Amino acid sequence: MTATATRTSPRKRAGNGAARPVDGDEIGLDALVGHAGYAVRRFQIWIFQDFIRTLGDVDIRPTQYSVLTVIGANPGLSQMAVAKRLGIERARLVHLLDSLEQRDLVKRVKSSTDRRSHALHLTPPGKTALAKFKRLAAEHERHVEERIGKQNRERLLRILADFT
Amino acid sequence: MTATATRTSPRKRAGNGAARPVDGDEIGLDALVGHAGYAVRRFQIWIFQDFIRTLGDVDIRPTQYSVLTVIGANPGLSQMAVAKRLGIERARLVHLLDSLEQRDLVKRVKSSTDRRSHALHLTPPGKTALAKFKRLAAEHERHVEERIGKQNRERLLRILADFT
DNA sequence: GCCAATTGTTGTCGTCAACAACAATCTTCC
DNA sequence: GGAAGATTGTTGTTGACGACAACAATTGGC
Repeated sequence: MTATATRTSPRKRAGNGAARPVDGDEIGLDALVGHAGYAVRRFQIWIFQDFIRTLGDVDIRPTQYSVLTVIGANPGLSQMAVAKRLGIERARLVHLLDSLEQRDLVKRVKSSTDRRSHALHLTPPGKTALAKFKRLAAEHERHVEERIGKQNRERLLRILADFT
Repeated sequence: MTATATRTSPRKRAGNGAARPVDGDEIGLDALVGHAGYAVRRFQIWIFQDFIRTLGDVDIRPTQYSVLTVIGANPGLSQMAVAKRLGIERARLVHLLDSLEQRDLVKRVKSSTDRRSHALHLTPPGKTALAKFKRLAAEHERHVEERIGKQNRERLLRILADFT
Protein backbone atom coordinates (compact mmCIF):
# COMPACT_ATOMS: atom_id res chain seq x y z
CA MET A 1 0.00 0.00 0.00
CA THR A 2 1.87 3.08 1.15
CA ALA A 3 0.16 6.09 -0.25
CA THR A 4 -1.59 4.32 -3.13
CA ALA A 5 -1.36 7.68 -4.82
CA THR A 6 -4.48 9.50 -5.81
CA ARG A 7 -6.13 6.23 -6.67
CA THR A 8 -8.93 6.16 -9.15
CA SER A 9 -12.13 8.00 -8.35
CA PRO A 10 -11.24 11.65 -8.33
CA ARG A 11 -14.91 12.41 -8.47
CA LYS A 12 -15.76 13.82 -5.12
CA ARG A 13 -18.96 11.88 -4.70
CA ALA A 14 -21.56 14.58 -4.38
CA GLY A 15 -22.30 15.53 -0.82
CA ASN A 16 -23.84 12.28 0.14
CA GLY A 17 -23.80 13.28 3.74
CA ALA A 18 -23.82 9.75 5.04
CA ALA A 19 -20.82 8.11 3.41
CA ARG A 20 -17.34 9.55 3.22
CA PRO A 21 -15.00 9.20 0.23
CA VAL A 22 -12.77 6.38 1.43
CA ASP A 23 -10.08 6.44 -1.18
CA GLY A 24 -6.57 5.71 0.06
CA ASP A 25 -6.00 3.87 3.29
CA GLU A 26 -7.88 5.40 6.15
CA ILE A 27 -10.79 2.99 6.17
CA GLY A 28 -12.94 3.10 9.26
CA LEU A 29 -13.60 -0.06 11.20
CA ASP A 30 -16.68 1.32 12.88
CA ALA A 31 -18.03 -1.04 15.53
CA LEU A 32 -15.09 -3.38 15.09
CA VAL A 33 -12.76 -1.22 17.17
CA GLY A 34 -14.87 -1.85 20.24
CA HIS A 35 -14.74 -5.60 19.88
CA ALA A 36 -12.17 -7.47 21.91
CA GLY A 37 -12.49 -10.47 19.63
CA TYR A 38 -11.29 -8.57 16.59
CA ALA A 39 -8.21 -7.21 18.32
CA VAL A 40 -7.46 -10.59 19.81
CA ARG A 41 -7.79 -12.30 16.43
CA ARG A 42 -5.37 -9.91 14.77
CA PHE A 43 -2.94 -10.20 17.64
CA GLN A 44 -3.15 -13.95 17.63
CA ILE A 45 -2.34 -14.07 13.93
CA TRP A 46 0.69 -11.87 14.50
CA ILE A 47 1.91 -13.86 17.47
CA PHE A 48 1.53 -17.22 15.73
CA GLN A 49 3.35 -15.99 12.66
CA ASP A 50 6.23 -14.85 14.82
CA PHE A 51 6.28 -18.13 16.71
CA ILE A 52 6.28 -20.15 13.52
CA ARG A 53 9.02 -18.00 12.06
CA THR A 54 11.16 -18.03 15.20
CA LEU A 55 10.88 -21.81 15.48
CA GLY A 56 11.05 -22.25 11.73
CA ASP A 57 14.49 -23.84 11.73
CA VAL A 58 13.36 -26.62 14.03
CA ASP A 59 9.99 -26.92 12.27
CA ILE A 60 7.82 -26.78 15.37
CA ARG A 61 4.39 -25.15 15.35
CA PRO A 62 2.61 -23.74 18.41
CA THR A 63 0.35 -26.74 18.91
CA GLN A 64 3.23 -29.19 18.62
CA TYR A 65 5.16 -27.16 21.13
CA SER A 66 2.30 -27.19 23.60
CA VAL A 67 1.94 -30.96 23.30
CA LEU A 68 5.65 -31.56 23.83
CA THR A 69 5.75 -29.21 26.80
CA VAL A 70 2.85 -30.88 28.56
CA ILE A 71 4.20 -34.37 27.97
CA GLY A 72 7.63 -33.25 29.13
CA ALA A 73 6.19 -31.86 32.34
CA ASN A 74 3.84 -34.79 32.92
CA PRO A 75 5.31 -38.02 31.57
CA GLY A 76 2.95 -40.93 31.31
CA LEU A 77 -0.18 -38.98 30.48
CA SER A 78 -2.80 -40.59 28.27
CA GLN A 79 -3.83 -39.01 24.99
CA MET A 80 -7.20 -38.14 26.46
CA ALA A 81 -5.58 -36.33 29.37
CA VAL A 82 -3.33 -34.30 27.10
CA ALA A 83 -6.19 -33.49 24.73
CA LYS A 84 -8.42 -32.37 27.58
CA ARG A 85 -5.74 -30.27 29.19
CA LEU A 86 -4.85 -28.45 26.01
CA GLY A 87 -8.35 -28.21 24.60
CA ILE A 88 -7.43 -30.26 21.56
CA GLU A 89 -9.78 -32.82 20.05
CA ARG A 90 -8.49 -36.28 20.71
CA ALA A 91 -8.96 -37.03 17.04
CA ARG A 92 -6.62 -34.19 16.20
CA LEU A 93 -4.06 -35.26 18.77
CA VAL A 94 -3.71 -38.59 17.00
CA HIS A 95 -2.18 -36.93 13.95
CA LEU A 96 -0.04 -34.61 16.03
CA LEU A 97 1.42 -37.56 17.90
CA ASP A 98 1.87 -39.56 14.70
CA SER A 99 4.04 -36.76 13.41
CA LEU A 100 5.98 -36.28 16.65
CA GLU A 101 6.51 -40.00 16.99
CA GLN A 102 7.83 -40.27 13.44
CA ARG A 103 10.35 -37.60 14.33
CA ASP A 104 11.35 -39.66 17.35
CA LEU A 105 10.45 -36.93 19.82
CA VAL A 106 7.64 -38.80 21.55
CA LYS A 107 6.75 -42.42 22.11
CA ARG A 108 3.45 -44.09 22.89
CA VAL A 109 3.88 -46.78 25.51
CA LYS A 110 1.08 -49.28 25.94
CA SER A 111 -0.30 -48.83 29.41
CA SER A 112 -0.33 -52.01 31.45
CA THR A 113 -3.11 -50.84 33.74
CA ASP A 114 -5.51 -49.74 31.01
CA ARG A 115 -4.87 -51.48 27.76
CA ARG A 116 -7.00 -49.01 25.87
CA SER A 117 -4.72 -46.09 26.54
CA HIS A 118 -1.18 -45.08 25.73
CA ALA A 119 1.23 -43.52 28.18
CA LEU A 120 3.04 -40.66 26.48
CA HIS A 121 6.72 -39.99 27.04
CA LEU A 122 9.43 -37.92 25.48
CA THR A 123 12.24 -39.91 23.92
CA PRO A 124 15.79 -39.00 24.98
CA PRO A 125 16.30 -36.98 21.77
CA GLY A 126 12.86 -35.54 22.41
CA LYS A 127 14.01 -34.16 25.75
CA THR A 128 17.08 -32.59 24.23
CA ALA A 129 15.04 -31.12 21.41
CA LEU A 130 12.41 -29.69 23.75
CA ALA A 131 15.12 -27.86 25.67
CA LYS A 132 16.12 -26.17 22.44
CA PHE A 133 12.52 -25.43 21.52
CA LYS A 134 12.06 -23.76 24.87
CA ARG A 135 15.01 -21.50 24.26
CA LEU A 136 13.60 -20.49 20.89
CA ALA A 137 10.14 -20.01 22.37
CA ALA A 138 11.65 -17.70 24.97
CA GLU A 139 13.18 -15.73 22.13
CA HIS A 140 9.77 -15.48 20.51
CA GLU A 141 8.40 -14.25 23.80
CA ARG A 142 10.96 -11.48 23.75
CA HIS A 143 9.62 -10.46 20.35
CA VAL A 144 6.20 -10.13 21.94
CA GLU A 145 7.67 -7.90 24.60
CA GLU A 146 9.25 -5.72 21.95
CA ARG A 147 5.97 -5.48 20.12
CA ILE A 148 3.55 -4.61 22.92
CA GLY A 149 5.88 -3.69 25.77
CA LYS A 150 7.15 -5.64 28.73
CA GLN A 151 4.49 -4.30 31.08
CA ASN A 152 1.65 -4.85 28.66
CA ARG A 153 2.71 -8.43 28.10
CA GLU A 154 2.60 -9.07 31.82
CA ARG A 155 -0.76 -7.36 32.10
CA LEU A 156 -2.03 -9.52 29.26
CA LEU A 157 -0.83 -12.72 30.91
CA ARG A 158 -2.52 -11.70 34.14
CA ILE A 159 -5.79 -10.83 32.45
CA LEU A 160 -5.94 -14.11 30.56
CA ALA A 161 -4.42 -16.24 33.31
CA ASP A 162 -7.45 -18.42 33.90
CA PHE A 163 -7.84 -19.41 30.26
CA THR A 164 -4.70 -21.48 30.47
CA MET B 1 -15.49 -31.79 33.92
CA THR B 2 -16.66 -30.22 37.21
CA ALA B 3 -15.24 -32.22 40.06
CA THR B 4 -14.72 -35.46 38.11
CA ALA B 5 -15.13 -37.14 41.48
CA THR B 6 -12.47 -39.47 42.73
CA ARG B 7 -11.66 -40.55 39.19
CA THR B 8 -10.05 -43.88 38.51
CA SER B 9 -6.54 -44.83 39.61
CA PRO B 10 -6.54 -44.79 43.39
CA ARG B 11 -3.16 -46.43 43.38
CA LYS B 12 -0.68 -43.95 44.69
CA ARG B 13 2.17 -44.70 42.27
CA ALA B 14 5.18 -45.38 44.42
CA GLY B 15 7.45 -42.44 45.13
CA ASN B 16 8.80 -42.06 41.64
CA GLY B 17 10.69 -38.93 42.49
CA ALA B 18 10.87 -37.48 38.99
CA ALA B 19 7.32 -37.69 37.69
CA ARG B 20 4.34 -36.72 39.78
CA PRO B 21 1.12 -38.74 39.85
CA VAL B 22 -0.94 -36.75 37.39
CA ASP B 23 -4.17 -38.61 37.75
CA GLY B 24 -7.22 -36.42 37.89
CA ASP B 25 -7.01 -32.91 36.55
CA GLU B 26 -4.09 -30.94 37.92
CA ILE B 27 -1.75 -31.28 34.95
CA GLY B 28 1.12 -28.84 34.86
CA LEU B 29 1.62 -26.67 31.81
CA ASP B 30 5.23 -25.92 32.59
CA ALA B 31 6.68 -23.30 30.22
CA LEU B 32 3.31 -22.77 28.58
CA VAL B 33 2.04 -20.56 31.38
CA GLY B 34 4.63 -17.93 30.54
CA HIS B 35 3.66 -17.77 26.89
CA ALA B 36 1.34 -15.01 25.82
CA GLY B 37 0.48 -16.88 22.64
CA TYR B 38 -0.97 -19.81 24.51
CA ALA B 39 -3.21 -17.66 26.68
CA VAL B 40 -4.28 -15.63 23.67
CA ARG B 41 -5.10 -18.74 21.67
CA ARG B 42 -7.28 -20.17 24.42
CA PHE B 43 -8.99 -16.85 24.93
CA GLN B 44 -9.58 -16.42 21.24
CA ILE B 45 -11.20 -19.84 21.01
CA TRP B 46 -13.49 -18.96 23.88
CA ILE B 47 -14.39 -15.58 22.47
CA PHE B 48 -15.13 -16.91 18.98
CA GLN B 49 -17.28 -19.67 20.35
CA ASP B 50 -19.31 -17.17 22.32
CA PHE B 51 -19.61 -14.90 19.30
CA ILE B 52 -20.76 -17.73 17.08
CA ARG B 53 -23.25 -18.89 19.69
CA THR B 54 -24.57 -15.42 20.42
CA LEU B 55 -25.06 -14.71 16.72
CA GLY B 56 -26.14 -18.25 16.01
CA ASP B 57 -29.75 -17.37 15.33
CA VAL B 58 -28.77 -14.99 12.54
CA ASP B 59 -26.02 -17.32 11.30
CA ILE B 60 -23.22 -14.77 11.16
CA ARG B 61 -19.63 -15.69 11.88
CA PRO B 62 -16.95 -13.27 13.09
CA THR B 63 -15.35 -12.83 9.68
CA GLN B 64 -18.68 -12.18 7.99
CA TYR B 65 -19.51 -9.65 10.66
CA SER B 66 -16.23 -7.83 10.13
CA VAL B 67 -16.81 -7.66 6.38
CA LEU B 68 -20.35 -6.33 6.77
CA THR B 69 -19.25 -3.76 9.33
CA VAL B 70 -16.48 -2.39 7.15
CA ILE B 71 -18.67 -2.20 4.07
CA GLY B 72 -21.41 -0.56 6.10
CA ALA B 73 -19.01 2.08 7.38
CA ASN B 74 -17.31 2.60 4.00
CA PRO B 75 -19.75 2.04 1.15
CA GLY B 76 -18.21 1.74 -2.28
CA LEU B 77 -14.99 0.03 -1.26
CA SER B 78 -13.37 -2.40 -3.65
CA GLN B 79 -12.79 -6.00 -2.68
CA MET B 80 -9.06 -5.37 -2.56
CA ALA B 81 -9.53 -2.50 -0.15
CA VAL B 82 -11.71 -4.54 2.18
CA ALA B 83 -9.37 -7.51 2.03
CA LYS B 84 -6.35 -5.39 2.81
CA ARG B 85 -8.01 -3.57 5.66
CA LEU B 86 -9.18 -6.74 7.35
CA GLY B 87 -6.13 -8.82 6.56
CA ILE B 88 -8.16 -11.29 4.53
CA GLU B 89 -6.88 -12.86 1.32
CA ARG B 90 -8.74 -11.45 -1.62
CA ALA B 91 -9.30 -15.00 -2.81
CA ARG B 92 -11.03 -15.77 0.45
CA LEU B 93 -13.12 -12.63 0.31
CA VAL B 94 -14.61 -13.79 -2.97
CA HIS B 95 -16.36 -16.69 -1.25
CA LEU B 96 -17.38 -14.58 1.71
CA LEU B 97 -19.02 -12.06 -0.60
CA ASP B 98 -20.63 -14.79 -2.69
CA SER B 99 -22.34 -16.01 0.44
CA LEU B 100 -23.34 -12.57 1.67
CA GLU B 101 -24.60 -11.61 -1.76
CA GLN B 102 -26.71 -14.75 -2.01
CA ARG B 103 -28.30 -13.78 1.28
CA ASP B 104 -29.03 -10.35 -0.18
CA LEU B 105 -27.02 -8.51 2.44
CA VAL B 106 -24.38 -7.12 0.09
CA LYS B 107 -24.23 -6.23 -3.57
CA ARG B 108 -21.31 -5.89 -5.93
CA VAL B 109 -21.76 -2.88 -8.17
CA LYS B 110 -19.61 -2.66 -11.26
CA SER B 111 -17.41 0.37 -10.89
CA SER B 112 -17.68 2.82 -13.78
CA THR B 113 -14.26 4.33 -13.16
CA ASP B 114 -12.35 1.04 -12.94
CA ARG B 115 -14.08 -1.74 -14.75
CA ARG B 116 -11.91 -4.34 -13.08
CA SER B 117 -13.23 -3.63 -9.62
CA HIS B 118 -16.51 -3.89 -7.81
CA ALA B 119 -17.89 -1.28 -5.47
CA LEU B 120 -19.33 -2.97 -2.41
CA HIS B 121 -22.54 -1.80 -0.80
CA LEU B 122 -25.00 -3.07 1.73
CA THR B 123 -28.44 -3.75 0.35
CA PRO B 124 -31.38 -2.14 2.19
CA PRO B 125 -32.15 -5.42 3.97
CA GLY B 126 -28.41 -5.70 4.59
CA LYS B 127 -28.44 -2.42 6.49
CA THR B 128 -31.34 -3.51 8.63
CA ALA B 129 -29.72 -6.84 9.27
CA LEU B 130 -26.38 -5.29 10.22
CA ALA B 131 -28.11 -3.15 12.82
CA LYS B 132 -29.43 -6.31 14.39
CA PHE B 133 -26.05 -8.03 14.16
CA LYS B 134 -24.48 -5.10 15.95
CA ARG B 135 -26.93 -5.41 18.80
CA LEU B 136 -26.14 -9.09 19.14
CA ALA B 137 -22.41 -8.40 18.89
CA ALA B 138 -22.77 -5.88 21.70
CA GLU B 139 -24.44 -8.58 23.74
CA HIS B 140 -21.51 -10.87 23.03
CA GLU B 141 -19.20 -8.11 24.16
CA ARG B 142 -21.04 -8.01 27.45
CA HIS B 143 -20.33 -11.70 27.86
CA VAL B 144 -16.64 -10.88 27.47
CA GLU B 145 -16.98 -8.29 30.20
CA GLU B 146 -18.61 -10.81 32.47
CA ARG B 147 -15.84 -13.28 31.78
CA ILE B 148 -12.74 -11.15 32.27
CA GLY B 149 -14.12 -8.04 33.95
CA LYS B 150 -15.07 -4.65 32.61
CA GLN B 151 -11.73 -3.08 33.45
CA ASN B 152 -9.67 -5.93 32.05
CA ARG B 153 -11.59 -5.81 28.80
CA GLU B 154 -10.75 -2.14 28.44
CA ARG B 155 -7.13 -2.77 29.33
CA LEU B 156 -7.03 -5.50 26.72
CA LEU B 157 -8.46 -3.26 24.02
CA ARG B 158 -5.91 -0.61 24.88
CA ILE B 159 -2.99 -3.02 24.82
CA LEU B 160 -3.98 -4.47 21.47
CA ALA B 161 -5.24 -1.23 19.96
CA ASP B 162 -2.66 -1.00 17.20
CA PHE B 163 -3.34 -4.45 15.86
CA THR B 164 -6.70 -3.37 14.57
C1' DG C 1 0.69 1.27 -28.29
C1' DC C 2 3.23 -2.06 -25.39
C1' DC C 3 4.58 -4.03 -21.19
C1' DA C 4 3.97 -4.26 -16.26
C1' DA C 5 0.83 -4.04 -12.52
C1' DT C 6 -3.78 -4.53 -10.51
C1' DT C 7 -8.49 -6.73 -9.73
C1' DG C 8 -11.48 -10.34 -9.29
C1' DT C 9 -11.78 -15.15 -9.88
C1' DT C 10 -10.78 -20.14 -9.69
C1' DG C 11 -8.29 -23.81 -7.91
C1' DT C 12 -5.10 -26.40 -4.81
C1' DC C 13 -2.88 -27.43 -0.45
C1' DG C 14 -2.36 -27.62 4.53
C1' DT C 15 -4.06 -26.33 9.26
C1' DC C 16 -7.56 -26.67 12.44
C1' DA C 17 -12.19 -27.32 15.02
C1' DA C 18 -16.34 -30.19 15.23
C1' DC C 19 -18.59 -34.47 14.57
C1' DA C 20 -19.71 -39.20 13.80
C1' DA C 21 -18.72 -43.94 13.75
C1' DC C 22 -16.04 -47.93 15.11
C1' DA C 23 -13.21 -51.71 17.65
C1' DA C 24 -11.02 -52.71 21.79
C1' DT C 25 -11.28 -52.35 26.47
C1' DC C 26 -12.82 -50.98 31.03
C1' DT C 27 -16.65 -50.13 34.56
C1' DT C 28 -20.94 -50.64 36.49
C1' DC C 29 -24.66 -52.88 38.04
C1' DC C 30 -27.68 -56.64 38.53
C1' DG D 1 -20.10 -63.59 36.32
C1' DG D 2 -21.98 -61.43 32.60
C1' DA D 3 -24.67 -57.99 29.99
C1' DA D 4 -25.03 -52.94 29.26
C1' DG D 5 -22.94 -48.68 29.09
C1' DA D 6 -18.92 -45.67 29.14
C1' DT D 7 -14.12 -44.59 27.72
C1' DT D 8 -9.83 -44.64 24.62
C1' DG D 9 -7.66 -44.40 20.46
C1' DT D 10 -8.52 -44.34 15.65
C1' DT D 11 -10.42 -43.18 11.01
C1' DG D 12 -13.06 -40.35 8.17
C1' DT D 13 -15.93 -36.23 6.80
C1' DT D 14 -17.26 -31.56 6.87
C1' DG D 15 -16.49 -26.61 6.91
C1' DA D 16 -13.89 -22.29 8.08
C1' DC D 17 -9.59 -20.33 7.16
C1' DG D 18 -4.71 -18.79 5.52
C1' DA D 19 -1.26 -19.19 1.81
C1' DC D 20 -0.26 -19.67 -3.03
C1' DA D 21 -0.42 -19.99 -7.90
C1' DA D 22 -2.51 -19.17 -12.26
C1' DC D 23 -5.66 -16.76 -15.26
C1' DA D 24 -8.61 -13.10 -18.00
C1' DA D 25 -9.93 -8.48 -18.05
C1' DT D 26 -8.50 -4.06 -17.41
C1' DT D 27 -5.63 -0.15 -16.20
C1' DG D 28 -1.41 2.48 -15.89
C1' DG D 29 3.37 3.88 -16.95
C1' DC D 30 6.30 5.17 -20.40
